[in-house]
Amino acid sequence: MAEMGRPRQFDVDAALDKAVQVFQGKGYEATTVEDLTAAMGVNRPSLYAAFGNKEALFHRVLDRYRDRYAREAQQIFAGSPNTRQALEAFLDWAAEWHLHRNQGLGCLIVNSSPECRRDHPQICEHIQTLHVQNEEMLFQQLQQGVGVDLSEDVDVRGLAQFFNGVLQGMAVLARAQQDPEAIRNLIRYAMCAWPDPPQEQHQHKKGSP
Amino acid sequence: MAEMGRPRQFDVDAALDKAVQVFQGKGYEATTVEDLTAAMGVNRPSLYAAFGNKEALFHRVLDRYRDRYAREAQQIFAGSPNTRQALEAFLDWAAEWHLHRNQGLGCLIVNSSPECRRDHPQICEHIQTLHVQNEEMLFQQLQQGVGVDLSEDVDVRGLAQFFNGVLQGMAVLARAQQDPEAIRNLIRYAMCAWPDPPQEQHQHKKGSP
DNA sequence: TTCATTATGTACCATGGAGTATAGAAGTCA
DNA sequence: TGACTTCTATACTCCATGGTACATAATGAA
Repeated sequence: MAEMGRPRQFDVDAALDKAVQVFQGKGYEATTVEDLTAAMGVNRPSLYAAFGNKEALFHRVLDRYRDRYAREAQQIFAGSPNTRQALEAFLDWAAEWHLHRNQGLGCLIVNSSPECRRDHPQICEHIQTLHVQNEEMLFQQLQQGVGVDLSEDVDVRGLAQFFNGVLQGMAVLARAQQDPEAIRNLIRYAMCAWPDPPQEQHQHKKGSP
Repeated sequence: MAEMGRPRQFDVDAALDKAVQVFQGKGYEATTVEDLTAAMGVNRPSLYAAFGNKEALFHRVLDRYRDRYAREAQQIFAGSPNTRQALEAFLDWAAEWHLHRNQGLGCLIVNSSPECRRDHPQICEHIQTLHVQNEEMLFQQLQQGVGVDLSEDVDVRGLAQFFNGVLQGMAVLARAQQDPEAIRNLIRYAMCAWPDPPQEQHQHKKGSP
């Protein structure tokens, strides 16, 4: 039956992108439906018809943001010659994203974190999940370097947690201070924590003698 | 003339401490005056008489929080044998504070950062100032180690910015994830970035041959 | 004791914001 | 064309929230 009735006069994805920006700039609670309708170019009832309500829209926005982020991260890690360079490229990308493309708005997820513990447990849970996913993504990527440019006895989980924390800090700095130098220095010193590569030059995987 | 009129029936400082907790937990916008009066044990008109309005109260709260923090930091740095140990003790203290004393509420300043760029430019400016002060405090403290356990050619500003970012990240992790291990690993790896001590064992200050 | 002054408590006002009713517009299918 | 379905637009309701009026209580000064 394809599509019956009057067709939608706006693009859902484009509207979602606008909504991402608004929520990123003002946070969940402080964003009014008025703000959203204005930015999205959608009337109030259309917004409610398409997304349910403000909270449901926010969940959509969070997921869309996460998907974008995960896809870009995936590409960066896939396109780097080794794990160390991949991670550094990833941090650089995040910095560039904060400083230029996403001028000073910070990270949606980090910005939303303080809004947890409110009257919206679902949102809180969603955000917590996204945090866990981010650490897990880093962990998986770093794990691939074990035995290659990461020694077998490295605490990969700890390393992932460290760089996850660095990313969160970067997001706060980007929003609060907006000093490019501070962010570059954060990355530069963070990379100093990268552990020494394996001793043996002939690479060996887990279980090999 | 001392104090004329009916005396206040609540302690301003104690009430401020309660207000700190509330704002820390819910953020500026989402905190209602109702929340505040309930937590502070003060009636609405008394609150307005004592502090002006919600925004003025928040400024008081920010300053009180900063003073507490600065005093504790000062003590830790003063009580450590060298700069490296001082910094590590400071990070540990921050972690302990996040994990136990201040159960999962995060840092008031970090939590408030996303709320900038709203209809309250004064608050935004205040928070930005606090961020700058924190970096500056770290810078001053690290500066004292130059020539002692920090080599003269170390980029002290960059190091301060790095550890400042780590602290912000810690605050986000503490609130969002609340995994003690993640925070400990953040500190552990962050300290790996600490630069090598000066080569010469006979300590020399700036300008000495 | 009386007045001036400052705090308290109840009840209120005004505003803004989330969500909706309803009429009309723009399509599909027969 | 006409029945049916879905989107759009204006206007509305309800409620939470920041802030306040006003009457009263408690203190110092005279």
